[in-house]
Amino acid sequence: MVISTSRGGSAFLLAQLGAHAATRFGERVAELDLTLPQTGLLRAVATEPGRSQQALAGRLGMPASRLVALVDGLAERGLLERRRNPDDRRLHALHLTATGEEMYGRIAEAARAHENDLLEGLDDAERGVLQSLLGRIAERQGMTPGVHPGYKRA
Amino acid sequence: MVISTSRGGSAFLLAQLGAHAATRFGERVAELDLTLPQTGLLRAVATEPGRSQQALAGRLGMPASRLVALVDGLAERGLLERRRNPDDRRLHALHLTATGEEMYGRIAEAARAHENDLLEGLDDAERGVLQSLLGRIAERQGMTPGVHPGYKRA
DNA sequence: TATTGTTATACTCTATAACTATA
DNA sequence: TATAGTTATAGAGTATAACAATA
Repeated sequence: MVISTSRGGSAFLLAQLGAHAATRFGERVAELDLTLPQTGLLRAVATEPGRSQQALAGRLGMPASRLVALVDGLAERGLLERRRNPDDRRLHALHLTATGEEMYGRIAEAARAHENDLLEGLDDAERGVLQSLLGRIAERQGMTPGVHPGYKRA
Repeated sequence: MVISTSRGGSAFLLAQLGAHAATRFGERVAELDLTLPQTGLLRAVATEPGRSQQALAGRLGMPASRLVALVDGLAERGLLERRRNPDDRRLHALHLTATGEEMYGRIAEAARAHENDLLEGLDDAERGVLQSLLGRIAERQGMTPGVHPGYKRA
């Protein structure tokens, strides 16, 4: 069987396009003064508010020590806040502030623009097919929904 | 329009799966004692033998100083060699050695296994559709065929 | 004694820029 | 003077492990 060829197989195309997509999205959130890891954390807190830092770190696949620095930066800018649990004062539940919610809205807007830019050239039917195929692969590969594996290192 | 949802849009899925694919492939070539940037360089030299280091660095999107270190490591292991151009002794043309060719064969084998693993669950027709859609996006986005943008940093 | 969060330290990777040799 | 290649240096980002507070 001959695989298309000069552009490489689908696995390579996936890696290539994935890195490209991440870079371009990184450029967009940079305009909001955010890095990709910060954006991933904001998304995680928006999706599951009130989790502890340990829980978040586990979910995002990064050491807790790294999460502290991320939270510090975003808390200083008033985008999220630590709330001590009175029942167990060791725990710091994370929540978005009002400013953080607003910022999250801008991130979502950037994501929509990014998506549209990337899929330019595909019609609605083709976009649906692509979404379905990628979703099936992601499920099969055991990817955690909404969590970018590269936030571990990028 | 409602986009699938919990797993995010196609752009996010692409970034997520791309990072996953790169990591998994990195694990495979690690068994050959190679890093991903080394693998990318071997592929580039195999595809276009005899190019200068400057030309290769430009094509791979990395500074020449970084390429030197990569070439050093692979040359010490006898996988590729610098050949001085007698007409212009500043130029070092890069070629795979016989051992390098052999290693490149093993890399290709790893890539096939990787591809098959990743696309497990899709039938041949679906793989063809995916390949076609990804190829069109890659072209539209101006991606250099065969060059992973992340070799700039990963 | 165990767990949450924090801080300190060390390591890897990378780009920038200075340097050498050839032209 | 300009270009190919090399080496040196410094910076960013990260994980590991020690530490402090709370249970």
